[in-house]
Amino acid sequence: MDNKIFDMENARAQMRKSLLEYCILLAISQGELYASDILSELKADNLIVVEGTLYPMLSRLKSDSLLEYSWKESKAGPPRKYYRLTGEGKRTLEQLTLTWQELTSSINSLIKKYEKNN
Amino acid sequence: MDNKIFDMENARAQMRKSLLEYCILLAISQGELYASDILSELKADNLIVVEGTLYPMLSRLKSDSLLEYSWKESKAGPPRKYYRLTGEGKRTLEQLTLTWQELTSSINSLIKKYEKNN
DNA sequence: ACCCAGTACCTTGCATAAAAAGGTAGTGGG
DNA sequence: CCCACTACCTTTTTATGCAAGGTACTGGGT
Repeated sequence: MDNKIFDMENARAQMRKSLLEYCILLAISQGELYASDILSELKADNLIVVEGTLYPMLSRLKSDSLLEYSWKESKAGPPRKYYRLTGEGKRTLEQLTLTWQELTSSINSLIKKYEKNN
Repeated sequence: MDNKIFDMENARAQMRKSLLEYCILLAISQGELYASDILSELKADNLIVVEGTLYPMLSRLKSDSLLEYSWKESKAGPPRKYYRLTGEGKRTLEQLTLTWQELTSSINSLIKKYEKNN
């Protein structure tokens, strides 16, 4: 079957490849956000993402049950999908935060070795 | 012409996508290493890379003039290519280290916001 | 003298992922 | 009632990481 929900075993490899998913979960963890909010939030932190990357990723995270959304009306324009973390999303985010900390400590240890030889 | 050597302007986007190149430069910064050395070095720090990824990357870094190599004989087996950083490689590595620090601080600032709401 | 295991280098082809570009539709103002 | 704006989503292109496959040099055993 191999019908994995999120494959935490590979999370480290995943993360090394791409931090985007993690950052998006982090951004949404702040409350209910819709796509444009997420883009500005990440941009404010100098992490550039574009629409064509974000929408497919939100759909994937939704179908993995890490996110859920509700429609809300907007003052000007069409209604918006406001995303929030599910319980599983929160647990996953905490796991990913651990993985992130391990990754940074690995790289920082390499950096230290470099500084010695210089 | 657009004959960029390394496109430092995009280094942040590059890094977000893939930290591998940075880690490889970091590993080589410790001295002269050949491919297997690099693999074990990264593995020791829990950063898994495989041959099929490493060799093309070494070639690219070489043709970007960030690395150079010299052949050395081995006690048992064929000769090895020992890589080291060029001057430009060292400068690039320092730039990338700055970028890495900015990236971690961006993400850590997101993490803090998350912890507040929890 | 010759084969074979071990090591080292490198390339090809595939799967996945990000980005660019293009497409549909609701809303409100003029 | 059209048009600009916003929002959502999909399709196509491009890049990347990896598995697998391929060549070649070496030294030891027979």
